[in-house]
Amino acid sequence: MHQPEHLKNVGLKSTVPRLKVLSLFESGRGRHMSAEDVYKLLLASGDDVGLATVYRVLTQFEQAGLLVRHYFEGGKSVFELNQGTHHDHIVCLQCGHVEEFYDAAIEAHQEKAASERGFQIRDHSLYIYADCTKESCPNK
Amino acid sequence: MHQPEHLKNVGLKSTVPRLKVLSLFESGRGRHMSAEDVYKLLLASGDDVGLATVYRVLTQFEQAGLLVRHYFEGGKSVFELNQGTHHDHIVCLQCGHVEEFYDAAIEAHQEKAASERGFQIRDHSLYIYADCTKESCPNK
DNA sequence: TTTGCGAATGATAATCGTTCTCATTTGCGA
DNA sequence: TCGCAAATGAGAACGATTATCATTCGCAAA
Repeated sequence: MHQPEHLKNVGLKSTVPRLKVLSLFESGRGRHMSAEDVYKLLLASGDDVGLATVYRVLTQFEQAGLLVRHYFEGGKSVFELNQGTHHDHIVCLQCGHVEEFYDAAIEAHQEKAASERGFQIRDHSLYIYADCTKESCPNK
Repeated sequence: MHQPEHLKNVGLKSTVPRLKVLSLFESGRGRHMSAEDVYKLLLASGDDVGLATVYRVLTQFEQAGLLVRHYFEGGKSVFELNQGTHHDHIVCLQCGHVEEFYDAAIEAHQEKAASERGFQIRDHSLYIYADCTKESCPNK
């Protein structure tokens, strides 16, 4: 569990809004959340935090490495707790189920492809769109 | 070269704005263009097309399969002619320069990662965000 | 070829997610 | 406890995109 000291460790003052956002992500009430999601959940909990602050805190947490930001198709960002392991996503086109995966070979080839072309990788995103085989999936 | 009949073939009336947008993409004056890019280039050519129409036409062309839409970081959509061949993209975060690449090893590993998890790949997108080394790039 | 109508267009208002501004409040070290 | 820089919240501003609506156009039937 994160404590105020964790914020200090990443160079951020321990403030009420920051602690509330962090504990929301740790509560497991949502793994992938947009700024709007976070804002509404905090309001619903009776926690009075401004929307602008939510945006600021999410960005700070991303820069501090506490959260990872994903760029949705359509333009809005979603965040998830950074649990240290980079991973990509497979999204089921039928039921929206998201599965995370990591493939070292893919990571290595990406690095190679970029450097061969004179690029210095800053970030990357890989989304595989597929049909899953979940029992609950409507395509079954 | 596309002709009015091509628009008919995909179920779209042949209109002046549509022909202008299509020929701009075919002119090679820009491979990856945002709606704003298209709008400005048409105005610069003396072609009087409304911005709203540019957005509509780009979306229609995407649905018709004439163009492919990419959602790059930074929140704006970029379009390119659909030439039938899959490829991934490296995007420079500084100057927006886009380079295309294809890596068979990455493709193969994606296929493997998905099938191992019981998914049937339908589509996928890989974007690498980086700093490029172009002379013209502002980060130099 | 002219005509008529539904589709397409363009100007502009509206929307959405996000960032900025700025007056007020807060965390925290002295 | 005090003081001040940093953080906050309300709302304005912003950039990309979509919706609205009166006008114009493409095209097929007469």
